[in-house]
Amino acid sequence: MGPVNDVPEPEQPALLGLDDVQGPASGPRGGKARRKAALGAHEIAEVLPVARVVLDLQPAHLDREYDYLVPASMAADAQPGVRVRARFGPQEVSGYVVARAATSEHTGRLMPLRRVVSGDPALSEPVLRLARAVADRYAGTLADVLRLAVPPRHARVEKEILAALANPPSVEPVETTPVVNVPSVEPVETTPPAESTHADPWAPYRGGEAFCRHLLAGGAPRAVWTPLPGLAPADDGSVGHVPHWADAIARAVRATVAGGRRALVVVPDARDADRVCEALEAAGVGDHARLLADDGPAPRYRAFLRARHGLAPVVVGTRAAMFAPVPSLGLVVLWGDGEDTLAEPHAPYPHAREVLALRCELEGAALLLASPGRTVQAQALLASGWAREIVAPRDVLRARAPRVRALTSVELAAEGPGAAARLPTAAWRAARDGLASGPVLVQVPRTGYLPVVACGRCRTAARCAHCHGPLGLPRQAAAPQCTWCGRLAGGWRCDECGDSRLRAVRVGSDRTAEELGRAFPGTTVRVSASTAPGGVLDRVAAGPALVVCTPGAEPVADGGYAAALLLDAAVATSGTGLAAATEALHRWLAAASLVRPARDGGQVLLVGDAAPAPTGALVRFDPAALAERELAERRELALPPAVRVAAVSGDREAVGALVGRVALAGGEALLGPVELPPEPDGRGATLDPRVRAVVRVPLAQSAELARQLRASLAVRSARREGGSVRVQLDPKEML
DNA sequence: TCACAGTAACTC
DNA sequence: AGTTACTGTGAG
Repeated sequence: MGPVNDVPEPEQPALLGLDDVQGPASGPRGGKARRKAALGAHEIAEVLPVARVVLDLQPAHLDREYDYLVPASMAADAQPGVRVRARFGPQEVSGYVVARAATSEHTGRLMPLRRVVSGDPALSEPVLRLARAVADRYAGTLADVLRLAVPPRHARVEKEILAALANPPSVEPVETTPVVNVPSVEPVETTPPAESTHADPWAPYRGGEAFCRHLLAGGAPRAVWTPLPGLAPADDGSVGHVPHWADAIARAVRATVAGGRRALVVVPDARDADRVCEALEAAGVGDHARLLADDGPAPRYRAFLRARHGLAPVVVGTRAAMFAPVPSLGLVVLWGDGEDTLAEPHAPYPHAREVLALRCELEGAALLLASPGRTVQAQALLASGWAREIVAPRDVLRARAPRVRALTSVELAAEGPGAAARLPTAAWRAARDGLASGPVLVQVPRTGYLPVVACGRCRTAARCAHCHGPLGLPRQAAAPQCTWCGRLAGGWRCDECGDSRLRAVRVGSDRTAEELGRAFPGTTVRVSASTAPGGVLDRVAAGPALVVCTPGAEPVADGGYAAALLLDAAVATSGTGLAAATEALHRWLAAASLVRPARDGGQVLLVGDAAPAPTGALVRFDPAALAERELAERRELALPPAVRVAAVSGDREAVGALVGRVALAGGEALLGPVELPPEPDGRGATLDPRVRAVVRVPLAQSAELARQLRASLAVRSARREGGSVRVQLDPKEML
């Protein structure tokens, strides 16, 4: 197409629509209709009259860019990144301008944009690129990802931020106009370290200081870091209440900021965000933006815009913050990558770890993947050489970790009949001793029915002999069946101990607080859980108290806990997913990390018959070893992350049609479809029987698998095939 | 072989 | 919700 200049030529396809756009002569109707009708050829922008727009459309086959004409009145505002409204068929839909162009490839008529919602560009170019990469990776649509990435606009907040930008509250003028690209490097202020009241938290780690030096120098190192347990020293040198990990993250952020770049910290929940923010303040890092979805629309959009305009050197937030627009991003931190809140529950179900890994590659930023436990996915990043490991030497760990003991049935056997009780004598004694000097943490698994099958002897989760998927008990305890390929488990034998007995694991743990109250009359019992009357507690005082919590809801105890009891260990290691072992270890280590070092009397007791591998890893405080072992096993058995899997679920017919168009889903690559256990629809009723097919391909074919799945979804929406299907790459429950 | 109407696909 | 591309049918 030739350029479109001042003289519109009729044969320019891009301009053919103009006379039609004029519409009928305006009658005596209101101003809106009149303006619309008056829009003619002369009122189209003179330069770059075409806006390339990404529209917020649901159907997969409509997932592409569309060209619109830019009315002269919008010529200045319709810049890349701004929200617009445009006519698409019968309706007006919203979208983002992604580019301006002189001409269009489109051969038909172009419609004019209806409205620029705001001249302030909400969608930055790097975020758009990231969203595209995420859509590609997860076989999703760009519109779906953008819905996750950009929070709903809040006009009042926008006005407030733009005003602040126009007249900076105090110091030097920042940006006067909302430009598309915020200056790449801005003088960033760090209050000089409120000079090291305590030592560099990175000093004990191999490679820790080097990592921070790289950050300062503008490098992009990538690390998987296993933090030491414990709390950072307070200003007076005593044990404080800020976890060591948060303190160390703050220091890494400070190095990044001192080097003239910005940082993004993503955490699993609001309490962890608070802990990081507090540590940032203590470390003297300037202002930060707290970007949490559950803070509500206004604070959320305020944090988003402050990030977007480079008003905060650090953004701290939960899952959705993984897409936060942070100009000149130097460091991305992900804390607790094994937590399930980091898996996005909305299509296309991206996981924060994958998104942030993609992101730091695209933006040349450093990555710090930190967690008390270690996921196999993190281990895979190490194994491939993509990231380096940051750990402390064993002797440093030993000096800081509590004493850990596992009370297995072998040890409990000595106790006789009482051993079946949930609180054996050894655990009771440990709690009693701990209460003499401080609070005692009691972690209980969430209540729930777990239709899972484990080895009857060693409690290792049972796997399918054919595809290595986890076994489950469908319906009324028929024969155990593979939840992936549907084969019945006949002649099963445990990989771990060779036993052939299977056992269903279904345990609840409701009455713990009550039981403990009876066991320790006169002691304060506090409960921290989302279902508890007081909700989740952030912090408890140093005095004696029993603190009962569910995993992930552990409050920090001032000065550290004297002891921790980890109850119902068998339940913790018998989840359905492949990650049951590493997840259990993660939860235990998260609790154990809040306990005082052994030399100060801190001890941890694991109670109940857990699978041996995670139990051993807890006793040795060694999540790396477990992850390594699990990764080796996954490679051997062709399980993710050594392979790529996609789950296609929905009604049988729709799943069949969708999978049928995916060339890679043939032969051995296709498992199932298998009927899924009926899922309550929220009102108690059950939906139509749903099935799930699993496609498993080598990692080298991941991109192609995603492409084919997306193409099949596009065909499905174009043909308006009935029913419903959901496509999930690396679904949470299969990792 | 072409015109035209009813229909399916597309939507800038 | 219009517009366009398309297919099938019937007249020439």
